[in-house]
Amino acid sequence: MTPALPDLSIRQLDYLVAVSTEPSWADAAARIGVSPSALSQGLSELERRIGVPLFDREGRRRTLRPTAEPVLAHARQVIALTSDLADWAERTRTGRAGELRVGMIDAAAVGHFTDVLRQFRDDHPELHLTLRVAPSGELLDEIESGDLDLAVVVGGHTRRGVHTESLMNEPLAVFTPTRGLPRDVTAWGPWVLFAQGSHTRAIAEEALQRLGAPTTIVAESNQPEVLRTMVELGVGSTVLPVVQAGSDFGPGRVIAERTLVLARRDGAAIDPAAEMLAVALRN
Amino acid sequence: MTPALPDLSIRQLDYLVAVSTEPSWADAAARIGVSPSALSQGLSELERRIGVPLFDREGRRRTLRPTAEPVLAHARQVIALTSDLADWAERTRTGRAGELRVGMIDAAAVGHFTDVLRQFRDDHPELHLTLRVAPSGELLDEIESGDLDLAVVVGGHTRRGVHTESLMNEPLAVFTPTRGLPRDVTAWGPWVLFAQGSHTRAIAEEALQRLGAPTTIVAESNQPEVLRTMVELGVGSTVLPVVQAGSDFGPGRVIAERTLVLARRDGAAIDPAAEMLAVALRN
DNA sequence: TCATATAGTGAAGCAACTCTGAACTATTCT
DNA sequence: AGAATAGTTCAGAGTTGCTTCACTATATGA
Repeated sequence: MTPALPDLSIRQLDYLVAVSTEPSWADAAARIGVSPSALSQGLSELERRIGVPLFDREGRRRTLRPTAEPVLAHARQVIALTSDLADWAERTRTGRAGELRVGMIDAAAVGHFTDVLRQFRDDHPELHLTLRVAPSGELLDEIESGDLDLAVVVGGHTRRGVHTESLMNEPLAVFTPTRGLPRDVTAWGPWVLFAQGSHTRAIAEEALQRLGAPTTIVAESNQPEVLRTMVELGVGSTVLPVVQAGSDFGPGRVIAERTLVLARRDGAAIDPAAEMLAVALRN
Repeated sequence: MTPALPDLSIRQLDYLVAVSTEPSWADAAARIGVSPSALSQGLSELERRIGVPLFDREGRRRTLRPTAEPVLAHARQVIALTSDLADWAERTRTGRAGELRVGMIDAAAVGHFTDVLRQFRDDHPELHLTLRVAPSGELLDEIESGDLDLAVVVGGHTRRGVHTESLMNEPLAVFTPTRGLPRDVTAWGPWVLFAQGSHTRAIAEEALQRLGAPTTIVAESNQPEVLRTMVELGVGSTVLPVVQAGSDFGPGRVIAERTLVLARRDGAAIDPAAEMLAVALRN
């Protein structure tokens, strides 16, 4: 196996590069911001760990021996690499680099948060942002499995290991073909609703039942556009978030509301970029 | 200026690579030969120093987040470089690599230590050995200035900052043209000797004076071969180390001896290769 | 469902490391 | 020669990093 590497620290390599650059060790120590004593001892330690003599002594002064050139080259290279890493870390920390995988339900992506997303993209051009639009359930699965860093979904789901935080309440309204909604609730429907399993569908059904309306379902889809089209074709009425109704229908009759929540993996590391987007989403 | 690099240690980077390779952290800890706790704490510290989240927590388990890929790549690279450095150090330490600059006076190089040098070359084929043959004075200058790591010269010189150690005593004898040496010492000469300034020349002159022989010099050279030729031509007698007399003359009459010493820069780092050659020279 | 094994974390204690400040020595400058 | 400069060593304090042990969470198996 690996033959036990010497445990060199960046700091020691930095000392070495400094003395090779600066005219005197005192200058080198000053540049690094450490006492001459520390520099001296640190270099002795480095020499000891590498196990090969690095310096010649001219009286009290130690000077890098030419033989030690490979060590100096190594030090320079590692310092350079570390410097790159530090840059990367800095950019990541400030959200100017890295990757951010975001999921949103349709209404959030193309309705409420379109501007937030556009703005965020503009503010962080170097950030590789992926947006996935899907129903809440799928998004939550992906949050749970770590495939998404952040999602905006419909509240009310409970998922082990997923942390949620309310963002906003959103009214759900009944939209009908042009003729308008009957006064008599029992004459409402039939319905074109979100597909079975959708939380919004459940909220809608529950509200309708509470109002005493019949809940005959004649068609389902998870795509609001499909629902709208069906309403236009006179297939039935629907219950939609008002932002998704479009302007072709009247204002609609609000019968319930759903909550949009921000979902993140519980105990996931606080990704700086994710945090910044979260702040933006909260307004 | 440099924006203060994080002081990462090789050890921490090694931890990171280990957990990325081994199936569990416990295995990784075992491979490195450290307790699971140490691994856990070490990685926390690494994460803290880089200042960017590297792990996701699934319950109690921490798993490398994909975002941390650049850090892992960095770790791998630095480990590889350090591994190379360790190899180099090992080879240098055992004298299997590096450079060794040796100086010897003529008699040492082509007389006493020819076999030692050949053997040393054979034993250390990867070592870049330079041999410089010159009079003691020049060699000592180069030792002093650091241009030579090691030299075999005539003893008796004192040079600031040069450390010497006796290797052997070598007889100096008088060699004359074929007819032989007169019984009467005052009839000796005239002389063909090493050039003025040479220590061996001084020893020879002093010995001749002590014996009461005349010291008329008719020719000088630092090349023993030149001296021999002049003796053959009947120009005069000479005083030479017996190894350099050649077999054309009789056994010669020993009148003094000189010491061959090993010279090194005082306080120079103990170059492993130099030390090995020194050992060989001492027999 | 409860017991048990496994993986990882956290706290206390200890050894090793690394810094600072002060005293000291060699070298250089005047 | 004396002062200034450069670098070292030493002692002491603070920090780091490791081990051991206790603990928690997860998975396994009856």
